[in-house]
Parts: sequence; C-alpha cells; structure tokens
Amino acid sequence: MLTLKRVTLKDVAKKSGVSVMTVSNVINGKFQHATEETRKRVEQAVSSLGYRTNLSGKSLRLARRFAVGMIIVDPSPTFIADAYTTNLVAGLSNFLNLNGYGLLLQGTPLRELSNIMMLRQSLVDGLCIFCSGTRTERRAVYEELSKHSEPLIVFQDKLDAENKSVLSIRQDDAVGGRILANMVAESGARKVVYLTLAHPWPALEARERGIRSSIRRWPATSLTVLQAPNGDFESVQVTLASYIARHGVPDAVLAGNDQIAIAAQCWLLDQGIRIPEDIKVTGFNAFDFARYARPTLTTMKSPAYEMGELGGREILARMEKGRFLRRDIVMPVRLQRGNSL
Amino acid sequence: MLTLKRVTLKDVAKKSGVSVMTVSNVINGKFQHATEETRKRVEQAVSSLGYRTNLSGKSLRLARRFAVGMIIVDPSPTFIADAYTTNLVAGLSNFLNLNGYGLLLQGTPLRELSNIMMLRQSLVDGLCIFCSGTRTERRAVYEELSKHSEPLIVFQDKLDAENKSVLSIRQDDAVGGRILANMVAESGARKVVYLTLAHPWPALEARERGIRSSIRRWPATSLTVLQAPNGDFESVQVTLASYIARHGVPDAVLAGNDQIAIAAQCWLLDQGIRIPEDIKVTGFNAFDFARYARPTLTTMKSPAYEMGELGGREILARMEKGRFLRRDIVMPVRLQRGNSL
DNA sequence: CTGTTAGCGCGTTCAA
DNA sequence: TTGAACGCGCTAACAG
Repeated sequence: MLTLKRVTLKDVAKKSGVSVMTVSNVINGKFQHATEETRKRVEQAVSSLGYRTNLSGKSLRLARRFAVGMIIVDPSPTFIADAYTTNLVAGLSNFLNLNGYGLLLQGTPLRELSNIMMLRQSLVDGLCIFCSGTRTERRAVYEELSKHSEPLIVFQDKLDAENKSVLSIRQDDAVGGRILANMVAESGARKVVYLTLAHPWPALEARERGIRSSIRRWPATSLTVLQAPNGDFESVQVTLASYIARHGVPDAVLAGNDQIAIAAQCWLLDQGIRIPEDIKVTGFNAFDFARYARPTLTTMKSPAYEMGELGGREILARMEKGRFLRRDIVMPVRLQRGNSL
Repeated sequence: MLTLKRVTLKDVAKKSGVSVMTVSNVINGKFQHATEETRKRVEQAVSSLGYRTNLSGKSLRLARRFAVGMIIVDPSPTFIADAYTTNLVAGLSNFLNLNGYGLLLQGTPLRELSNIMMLRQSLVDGLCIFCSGTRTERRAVYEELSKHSEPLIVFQDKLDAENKSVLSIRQDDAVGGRILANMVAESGARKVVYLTLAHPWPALEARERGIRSSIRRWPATSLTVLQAPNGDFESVQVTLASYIARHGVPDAVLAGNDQIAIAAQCWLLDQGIRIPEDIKVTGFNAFDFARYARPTLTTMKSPAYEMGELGGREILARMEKGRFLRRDIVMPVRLQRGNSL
C-alpha cells in the first residue's frame, strides 16, 4: 500500500523558502502587515502541495480540541430517530460548524455511559447532554459529568441550583401541558388521559406536571396517566386500547408528543371513534410531520432547532469567557391549533 | 478563572513511582505480564488523580485521529431531520463508538462543502458522505473528496468504476421501484404518477429509473413524474393537487418516500378520493412512522440502519487493511404490504 | 519487566 | 519582518 507522507508546515516552508513560523502566521491570518510577496508565495505553496493543517498538532499545542460532544442517553439504538433530538442536533451542529468547531455525536444507554470515549478520554472542549431516565438517574449523570473539566450543557432538564459550570437549556413544557389541559377542560372534558411513555424523559414529565396543575383546578375533571411500554406505534395503540376496553372512551387524550398523538388518532379512527366529536386529542412538538395526522393535531410548537443553536452559542461563549453567564434558559412553546380539539 | 492543570501521564508516573512508559503500557493493556504490584499502583494513581488520556497527544504520536466524519450534503438546515438519514447516522455512530471511534457529524449545502473544517483540516481518519444534488454535482463532489487522503464511503449513490479507494454502499432502490410499479400496473393502473422532490437525491432517481423500466413493459400504462419544490407537507400536496386539477385523478401515485406518500394520502382523503378504490398509493422506506398513514402504506423496507453499521465496519476495516475489499455494496429492499394498494 | 530517548506537527517565545 | 529553539502529551524503539 502506498501511503503518501503528509504535508507539514515544514514542507510548505521549504517549498516557499521561508520559515515555518512565517507559514503558520500567513495561514492563521496573523501579521497582516507581512510582505505581500511572501504571503503570495506561501499561499501558492500551500495550495500546490495540498497542505492541510494537522489538527492533532494544533490541538496539542493550544490545548483545545475544536470539538464539542453531544451525548444522547437513550436505550434505543436509533437514539437519534426522534424528531426532537434530530432538530436539536441539527441546530447545534450547524452553529458549531459555522464557528470552527466539530460536533461529536454519540448515543448510549445509561448503563454504558461511563465507558464512552468522550468521557474516558479528553477529546472535546465541551459537552452537551440530552438524557432520559428517572430523575434520580439523571441527577447522578449530571453529577458525574460535571466532575469532568469540560463545561456542560444539559438540554431539556432542570438542574438543582448547585453547579455553576453547568447550564441547562429547556423549553417551557409545563406551561405547554397546562395550556393544552386547560383547553381540554374548558371544552367540557371530564375524563382525561395523559398518554406517555414508560421510559422516562424529563420533557414528558414536565408536560405531565403542567397537565396535573391544570386539572387540579377543575374539580369535575379527572386525570389518568397511561404509559406505553415503548414509543413505537403499536405499543401506544395497545396501551390506549386496553385502557378503553376497561374504562370506556375518555373525553380527551393528551399525548406526550405528536407521534403518540398520531398513533392514538389512527387507532381511534380505526374503531370508528370520532375526533374531536367523541374524543379530543392533543400532541406536543409540532414538527412538520404533525401534519400527517387526520384530523390535524392541536399541539405545541417546540423550538428544538433554536435550542440546539443556542446551546452551541452558549458553550462557545463559555469557553471564551470562562463561565456561563446564565444557569438556566427556558424557551417558550407556542400553541398550534388543529382540528383534533 | 480557575483552570485546573490537566493530569498527564507524567503526573501519574510520579505519583505511582514508575516511569511514564510503564503507565502508558498499563493503561493500554500492553505487557499483560506486568507485575501485578505495579499495575495496581498505576491504576490507583490513575483513578485517584482522575487521569484521562489526552487524545491530541496520542493522535499526534500515532498519526490517527480516532474519528470518522459524516458529511450530509443537503440544502436544508435540518439536514438530519429525514428518517433515512437519521437511521443511517445512528447505525454508523453506534458501530464506530463501539469500536473506539468517534463520529463527527456535519450537514452542509453543496456550495459550502469545500470550506468545511473536515476537509480543510486533517481531522478524521475516514470520511462518509450522503450527498444530494444533480448527478454532475455529485460526481464533482466525490471527485474532490477522493483526492483527499482519507478513505471515503459514499452512501446511496453509484460510482463510476475509477476510484479504488472509494466504497459505495447503497440499497437496491431501482429494484424496489420496479416491484412497486409492477404491482400497480398489474392491478390495472393506466395513468401512473411518480411523485418526487425537485431537489435531486440519488435514491429518488434510482427509484424513478426502476419505475420507468417497469412501466415501459406495460404498453397501456403511462408515467408522469411530478416534482414537489421542496419536501414539506404542503409543497407535496400542492404539487399533486395542481396536477389533478389539470389532468384528473390518476390510477396510482408512486411516492418517492413515505413522507411524500402520506402527504399525498392526507390530501386525497381530504378530497374524498378513496384509497385504494379510486387511487393506489405507495411509499418507500417503511420506518415506523409509515404506520401513521391511513390506509396503511404499501412501501419498501429500507435497511438504512444496517447500512450505517456496515459503513462503519467497512471504513474501519479499510484503515486496518489498507484497502477496501469491495467497491460497491448493494443491500436488498423488501416489500411491506399495506392497504394503500 | 521497566526506563530512556526521540519525535509526531504545531504555535509561543525570544532572538536576530 | 523573519527564524530557531522549545515543549505540548503521547508511544515506538531500543537499552538495561
């Protein structure tokens, strides 16, 4: 096998007849007042030799990795398949890339978290995490990660006030849940179901808290929480079906997210149950595919992409300024009306 | 700002009273036959000091980056929002992570491609690309990337035979298209529409080729290709609606993927057009959310996650063995029957 | 089995 | 304005 030797600064220097440092300076745009002549020669040598800076050397010298890690703690191997995650990661990745940083992406089940490369080795300048699991589990995770030297951003979860080198960025899921529950209760619903997943996600829990706080104020209205064993289509449907078999059709199903809502709608319609006449349904997140539902879903618009971008901005600012300027950022959610309620 | 000095091998060596090399060897599991005694001491020092290996130093010394880059060429900022991409990336990421490599993820519009860090700097050991654009544009991209020293895997596109250091991994979209078109034609459809996106993706083109090759064999059946200006729900619906306004309801809509199919179905049902009685509809990919359609979609199951995993396996093998053992891997697709046909 | 030496590619420091 | 020396943290090669 023929491996071409990599082109280094030294090669460029030799070719252009200047010193290594001059090349480095030209490449990094320092010494603007360098001779136009030498600048040209260097640039020519760079492109004719196909020089690319070796980021290992640069990183070692500068003690910076020019990369941020995003960890998604999720038992599913298709950890990134969820629309929320997808938007969050896209926003984060784009912002970092536009600012000279790479995004290192890794999904992991909780029990493997401590063994992942990003944590065992020092290879990123900052860490972002989007974590599922029980509250206790999540707290332990944040605790562990905040012991590492990298600044940490936690998405979609609230932190205890302790740690100043951790920033949480989340959206107002509780308010969103409250708004939807209020609408449903106002419309006269008595029996209300919150249909969520057995595997705990902090956002789903926050939505539930919001819903509870609303329903509490409607004495004639009762709330039942149903947990689907996992997030796939059939699991959600079976969960709802078996509840209805035992307790009859409720007045409303508040779903933890749009996927759940659509699965519920499909099953209800298949049974000949009418939406919204016989039952109201709401979702959460309002990404494009919420429109795939019939009738169109009443749901909350989540700013996931913007939160990803913001995470990138904040973590780069943190590196520059040495500390987070804030500890907790909460983004608003917005009602998107459909015909399911 | 208080920055703790990073713990290095030297610190561990000092603390445990051995040489730096011994520490390195213990950490890397070399010299299994090292004195149990010293091994213990080193391990204790490592954990008490919280030592983590600095990957910059290691990378520089070994001339390996322990990272693979995945580039997605897509004009949309939410480049990763598509279910196909999502599954591909998840499979790739998981495989790499399990084998000691990181995945660096970046989406970019075509015109920015040449400027991205992954290409300007040397920072990954291998490159994967999932590229949209016209055939000519894509060829130019592969041409450019294959000039870099990193081994390259191209997903979902066929390459010209030239370059031995490039591997393409794709699925049999043409066969999938042909199977669906045959089923539709066999069921008696005369006017058939292929509903796809204006922005070119190689997989959508391959499906179209398969469909054409099928329809050609049915003299009584004609094919029209419709291109939605972009992939969102409404754009697809408007495209179909305006065709039907001019030409009436066709006998079948073959959609480029499931999202398109579902958008079409929603619109058709809203118009009171019955599926499959008045019109047949098919999709492509069959990820979980294909089930959100009513009636359930007849579609092809795509092995995107497995292709991602395979890509990881092949690129790591390439690094080890110095060359790809194959040049082109084609994975089968599988019919998934629903009630839309 | 363990220690010493050397150098990977880069940018800071200091000298010219 | 440019050049030479140095060392970031690590491991291969070799010496002991």
